[in-house]
Amino acid sequence: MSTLSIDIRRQTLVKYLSESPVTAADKTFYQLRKDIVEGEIQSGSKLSETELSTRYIVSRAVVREAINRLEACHLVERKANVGARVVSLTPEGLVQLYQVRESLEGMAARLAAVNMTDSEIAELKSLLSDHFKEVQQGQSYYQEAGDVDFHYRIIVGSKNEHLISMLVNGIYHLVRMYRVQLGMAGPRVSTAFEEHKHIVQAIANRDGELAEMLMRRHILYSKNNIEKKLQSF
Amino acid sequence: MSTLSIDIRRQTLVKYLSESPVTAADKTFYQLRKDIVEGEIQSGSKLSETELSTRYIVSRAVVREAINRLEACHLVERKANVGARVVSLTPEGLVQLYQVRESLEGMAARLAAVNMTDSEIAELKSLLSDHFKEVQQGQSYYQEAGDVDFHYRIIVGSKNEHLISMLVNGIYHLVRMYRVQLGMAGPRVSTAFEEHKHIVQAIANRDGELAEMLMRRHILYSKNNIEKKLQSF
DNA sequence: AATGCAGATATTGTCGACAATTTCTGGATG
DNA sequence: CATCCAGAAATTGTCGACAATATCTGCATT
Repeated sequence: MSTLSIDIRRQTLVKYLSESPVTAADKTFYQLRKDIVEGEIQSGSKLSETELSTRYIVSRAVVREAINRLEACHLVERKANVGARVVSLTPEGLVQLYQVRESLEGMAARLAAVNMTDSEIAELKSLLSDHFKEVQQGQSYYQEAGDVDFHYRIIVGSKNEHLISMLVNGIYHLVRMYRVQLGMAGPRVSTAFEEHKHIVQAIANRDGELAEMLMRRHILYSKNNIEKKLQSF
Repeated sequence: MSTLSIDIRRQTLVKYLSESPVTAADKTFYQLRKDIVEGEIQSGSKLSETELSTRYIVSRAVVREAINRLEACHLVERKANVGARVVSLTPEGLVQLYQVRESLEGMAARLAAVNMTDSEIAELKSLLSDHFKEVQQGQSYYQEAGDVDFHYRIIVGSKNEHLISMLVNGIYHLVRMYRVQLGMAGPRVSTAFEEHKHIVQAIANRDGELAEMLMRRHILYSKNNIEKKLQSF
């Protein structure tokens, strides 16, 4: 039953996540992105075109295209005639990332309060209660997925294509990279749940201003929490 | 003397605008972007790789890379096995663009209030007074440049790499495309100047919260103004 | 006349080879 | 021993050719 609801979520989001590689460059891009985000390829390491082309069994041209796309979502940095490196994770980088998140997702919440349909809001509510049950049962595995899903819903609910694109196929992969590689599955779940509830309430009341404020606070708290964990390294 | 100050501005910003093409793909990218933003290549039209490669006298691979980069900054849309089209300008697109600007530049102003050095703030102030003189003399040609320069300074002053990158080599070219193609050189200059003054004041007082609010208002007004002009078509 | 299918045409995707640039290596020089 | 320079090696940038896919054209069918 809870797996069912998860499947439904997947379905509605799939068009924006759009993991449907049609071309070889697509596949290589997705694979490379996965390997970078999950730490298979070490952060800060060099990406050799020839090496990757033998590794993934494609031509250098498709590797180049994949790397270009990775650069566009800030997962690698490239210098002309020198090559590409996976970005290195730093405390400052994390702070700056969360500042952008705060700004963009705050606006997303504001717009979602205006642009989400009633049924979308209803879905968001049920998602939240599902999530609540899971947390009560102590299913820590789905906690992060639930959190990400919540945020995705609101982002998509903003109906702003730029916002959606920047967050979903831009920033969020970097956020996940930090999460995965700093080894934090689902931070401060119980407290975050209350915050989610209040945000949904504001959206349901069509109060964009409040929704934005609450979302910004929520992300700010997240940042502070992660920063704390980061200092223990 | 006023041309001198403009040169100085150029110099300090050049590292972020970084118009220094080292590779053929760079040149092609910059050229194509220019042609698209300024309407040389019509919005909504198809970008044929073979045609462009003969036009700019480079190989198709170079053109492909350039187009990929254009896609990354939302100036063209691409479909697999079909091709790329220049984005078409719509009222909704403009609104969404300004919503993102409001969000990101608001945050930029907030951060600038904390992160700009005293000398950077002093430069900003002198920039503003130069701009004021030019406006008084009725030099409408530099009005838009002055406006753009003002916003760039604050964005760069935020010291947030993500923010800077997203705005400077992402959104701003689209903004300029709308401005150029809707034929509005420098809208509502005199009133905007007052707003600029208040923003600088807030930054000088290190009041990030106020700076953000004022910047958001400023951009909101801009949007409303442009929307009005857009309806007369 | 409208629709659907099949071949022809054009466009994009992929590849391997060559050119240009950077980086490494080793020896000469102070 | 450190530094600098030149040639070698390796890497990225660019190119033209071929493969795969989509689009167009014209004919047959209803």
